[in-house]
Amino acid sequence: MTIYDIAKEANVSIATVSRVLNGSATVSPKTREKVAQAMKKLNYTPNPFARGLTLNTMRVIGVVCSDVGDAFYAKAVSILETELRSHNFDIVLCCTGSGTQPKQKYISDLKNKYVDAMIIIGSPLAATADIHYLKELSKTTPIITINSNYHLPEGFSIVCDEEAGIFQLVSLLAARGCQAIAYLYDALTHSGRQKLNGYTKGIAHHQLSQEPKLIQQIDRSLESASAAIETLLEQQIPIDAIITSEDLLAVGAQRTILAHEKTTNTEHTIPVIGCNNSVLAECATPTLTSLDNRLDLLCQKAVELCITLLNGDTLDEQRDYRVEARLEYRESFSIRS
Amino acid sequence: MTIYDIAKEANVSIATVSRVLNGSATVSPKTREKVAQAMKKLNYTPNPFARGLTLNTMRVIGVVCSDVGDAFYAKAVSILETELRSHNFDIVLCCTGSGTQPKQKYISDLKNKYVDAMIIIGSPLAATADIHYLKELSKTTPIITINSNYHLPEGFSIVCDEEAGIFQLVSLLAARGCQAIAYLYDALTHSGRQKLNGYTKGIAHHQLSQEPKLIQQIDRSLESASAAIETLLEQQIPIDAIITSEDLLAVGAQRTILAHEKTTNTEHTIPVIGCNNSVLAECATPTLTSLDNRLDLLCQKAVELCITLLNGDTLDEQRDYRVEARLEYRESFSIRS
DNA sequence: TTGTAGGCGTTATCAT
DNA sequence: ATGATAACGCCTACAA
Repeated sequence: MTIYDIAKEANVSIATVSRVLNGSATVSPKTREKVAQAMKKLNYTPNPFARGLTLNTMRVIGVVCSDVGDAFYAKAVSILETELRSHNFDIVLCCTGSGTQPKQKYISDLKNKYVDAMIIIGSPLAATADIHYLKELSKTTPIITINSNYHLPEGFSIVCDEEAGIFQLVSLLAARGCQAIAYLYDALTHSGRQKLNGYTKGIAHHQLSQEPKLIQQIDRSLESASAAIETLLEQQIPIDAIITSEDLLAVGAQRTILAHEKTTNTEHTIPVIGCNNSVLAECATPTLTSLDNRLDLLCQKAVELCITLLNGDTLDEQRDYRVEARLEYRESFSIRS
Repeated sequence: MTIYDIAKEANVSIATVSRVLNGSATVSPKTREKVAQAMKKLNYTPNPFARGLTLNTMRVIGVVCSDVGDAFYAKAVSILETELRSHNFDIVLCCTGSGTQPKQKYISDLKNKYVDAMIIIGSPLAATADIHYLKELSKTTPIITINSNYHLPEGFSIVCDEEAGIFQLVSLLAARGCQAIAYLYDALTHSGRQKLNGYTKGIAHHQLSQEPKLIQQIDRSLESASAAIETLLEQQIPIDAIITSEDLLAVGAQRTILAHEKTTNTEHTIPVIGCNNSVLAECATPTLTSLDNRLDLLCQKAVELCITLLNGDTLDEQRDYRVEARLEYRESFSIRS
C-alpha cells in the first residue's frame, strides 16, 4: 500500500496525496476529502523509512541509562517517555549495564541508527574512550545529560545540586548535635561524587568526626548496607546519624541499626537519611527521610531543551542547568525531632 | 557521507561497497580491505533510513506497558531490553498510562513507524476498540503478550499461572488454620483477575470466611492499603491473614496491622503476603513473603519467541505458554511459622 | 490547485 | 569478482 495506490484510487497524482498527507494548505477541500477517503478505504499508512529517508528524521530520541530496572532510572525514563511522546517523539531505550567495560558500541549503535537526539541519565559510560567518543558525537547530535559528569562542550547538562543538599543535611544534623555521621555510598558517578563532596565538606565545616571508617563504599544492596553498619557497630565506632547515597542503602542501614538498638535495649535516636526519595523510602519502617534530587524537574527541563533544540529555535547560550535538591521529611529524621 | 563517496575513495563501484558492508563473500580480500580503509578514513556510517527502505526493517521491537515507572514493568522492560539487545534489536518504549480511555493511537503510532514486532506487558489496553484493533494488527505484525488477557488468534501469549499460585497460597494459610483471609487488589487486569479467582476459589474450596468486606478493591498506593485495613479493623471484622495483589499494598497493609497490634498489645501473628516479589517486599519490615510471577522466565520466553518468529524459523504450533508462580518466603509468612 | 520528475542512500538483479 | 542500474516510497522544486 503506497502513495501510488492512493493516487490511483483518488484519481490524483502522488504529489497531491503527499500534500494532504503533510497537511499542505495548497490543496482544495474537495480533493483533500477525496484523498482522505481513499486513504481510509485502502487503510493506508505511510512508510516510515521512505519518509525518514527524505526528511532525515523519524522523530526518535535515544534515552540511555545503566539500568531501567533500578527505580531511580525507571522513574526518569517514565517521565521522559511521557513528555517526549506528548511532543510526538518516540524513545528508544538503551541500557548499558553498570560494568566498567567500554560501551561505545551502545551509543554508536544508537546514533548509527536513527535518533534525533540523545538524553543520557546518570553516568552509564565510564571508560575514557567512551567519553571521548561522546564528545565527538555531540558535535553532530544534540546530547543532553542528566546528572552526569561528562563535560561535553557541545552538549547540554542538567544537574541537581546534590552537593549543596547533602551539605545542608549535614548542617542540620550538626545543629542537632550529631558528631559522628556515617556515610554509605555505592558508585562514584557524578551524582555520587557530588554527594560525597557535600558530606566531607559538611563534616569539615562543622568540625565533626572524621573517623575514616564512617565513610564506606559498598554494593548497591540491602545486604551490603546492613553488613557495613553491622561492622561499624561491632567495632564499637560511635555513630549518631547515617546518610546514604541511595534509599535502598538507607533501608538496610536503618534495619540493622534498629535491630541493634532492640537487642541493646536503647531507644531509637539515630536519624537515617537516604537519597532519591523513592518509593522505597516510603516502604521502610520507620519511613525514611530522603534527599529528593528533583528528577521530575530535571527530566522536564531535558525534554524542553530537546524540543527547542530540534525545532531549531534559537536558545539562550546557557548550556548548564542546575536545580536545588530538597529534603523530604519522614519519620527517620525531621527538623524538630 | 554516502556509499558513493566511499566508492569514489576506494575506486570501486557502490555495489562493491555495499557488498563489503554486508559481508558478502564474493569480494576479494584486497578490495575488501581497500573499501574498509576508505570507510574508516571517511568515518562512514550507513544511512539507516535508506537501509530500512529496502530491507523493510530496522531491527526494532516495540515494548508496550502502562508505566515503566512501576517497579514491576520496569523490571520487565529491563529484562526485555537486555535480551533483545543481545540479539541486536533496539526497543522503543511505549507507556500508555493506566486510564481507561482508548489508546489505539499508541499502538498504531508504533506500528506505523517501524517496529518489527510488539511485546505487550500486562493489559495496558482496556477499551474494546483497542483490542479489536490489536487483533487486526496481529494479522500483519508479530505480537507477543505477557500476562495479558487479549485473545489474539494470531498472536502469542505468555502468562504466569497466578491463579494456581494464589490458590495454593490460600491452601497453605488454610492448613495453618486461617479462617478469615483478606484480599486487597487494585486493577482487574488479566493478572489481577487471575489472582482474584485463585483467592475466591481457594476460599470456597477450603470453606473459609466469605465475608464480602474481606475483599477490597483499592488504589495502588500505600495509603489506600492502610486505609482499607484500618477500616476492617474499625469494623471489627476478624482477619487472620492478608493477601494483596501487589507488594506495595502488602507494605501498607502490614504497616497498619502492626500498628494496630502494637496499640492493642497483641503479638504479631497475622501473615501478610504480597505479589510480584519486588524489592519492596525486601524493604518492608518485617520482610514480605511474596508470590513471584517469574517475570524473568516470562520475558525470556517472549524474546526467544520473538527472535524465532522474526527469523522466519518454523516453530511449533503452540501459541500459549504458561509458567508456574512460586512463593518466595520471607519473614511475613513461612510454611513453618 | 495540480502534475511531472528528480533525488534521498541503500540493496539486489542483472550483466560482464 | 565487479559494475551498471532498477527498485524501495516518499518529498519537493518546478511546470503547467
